[in-house]
Amino acid sequence: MSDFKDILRSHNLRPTQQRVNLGKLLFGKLDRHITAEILKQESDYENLKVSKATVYNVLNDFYGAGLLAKVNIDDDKTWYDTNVQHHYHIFLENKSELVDIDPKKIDIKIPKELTKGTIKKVDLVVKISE
Amino acid sequence: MSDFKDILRSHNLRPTQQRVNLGKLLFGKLDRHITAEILKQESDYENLKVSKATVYNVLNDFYGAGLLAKVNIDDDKTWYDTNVQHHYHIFLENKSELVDIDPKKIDIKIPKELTKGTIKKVDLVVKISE
DNA sequence: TTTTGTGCAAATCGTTTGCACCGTT
DNA sequence: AACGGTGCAAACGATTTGCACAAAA
Repeated sequence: MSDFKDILRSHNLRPTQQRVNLGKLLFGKLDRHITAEILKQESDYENLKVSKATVYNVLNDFYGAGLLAKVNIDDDKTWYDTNVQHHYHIFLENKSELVDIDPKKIDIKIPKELTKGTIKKVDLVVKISE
Repeated sequence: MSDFKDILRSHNLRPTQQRVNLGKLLFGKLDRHITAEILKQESDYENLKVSKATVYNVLNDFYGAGLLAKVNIDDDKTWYDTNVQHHYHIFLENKSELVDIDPKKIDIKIPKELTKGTIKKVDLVVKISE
């Protein structure tokens, strides 16, 4: 995946060491759900030299470039999702873990009269315990 | 609405001045969507003597008692909803304003095989701009 | 009087920022 | 060389906490 550099360039992001390294961690597997804190821990574990500030910067940069999606589940941490396709989420409360739901498996009908304006996003989070 | 004291008592919450006063602000109108900051501002405007800490405490107490619901829309502020019935939300991004959606008007089908465990909550937020 | 709540200021936690330095172009 | 990115530590904003004082039981 060294052509991740090209992906970065095509999004007007300089392919710096940190962005490439974090990109490998993020996009090495499919459909990752991650917080800044977890990404920093993984970086440290891999002995990558990245500061906390850069982790936050890179997550913001990737989000701005459309490489990551944001998910709001709890009040505190911000979650990022490497799956930027339209989809929904199951949040496993015990494990604090996010799981994707294929939107084809869900049927949501919203009457037009409720949505005056442009629908920017439809977030569905099913919270499950046990 | 002085029998709000009884509501508090029935939820094992002492009817203190602050709780009663904040309760009037919160439940004086139906279907309010509010943050701690806004509630504090309203209290100040009404010349109620409530500290910031107490506003947070009372919101937590009311939430714990089931008198308020929480809504996660953005990363920072926590929103509380006086409508604790099951329902969904439209978030008007320009106005930073929440609007309830009657669940009867929305049809969501979630296949059982996706939801192993107990469904604790189904949050649907439609984000609208312009 | 015992228990629980309140107020203030300090602490906490996730995230952002200022600025000197370094890497990419 | 010029620009943008990184790292650190300090700043920030929402929320919480510790503790002395006050109100409810």
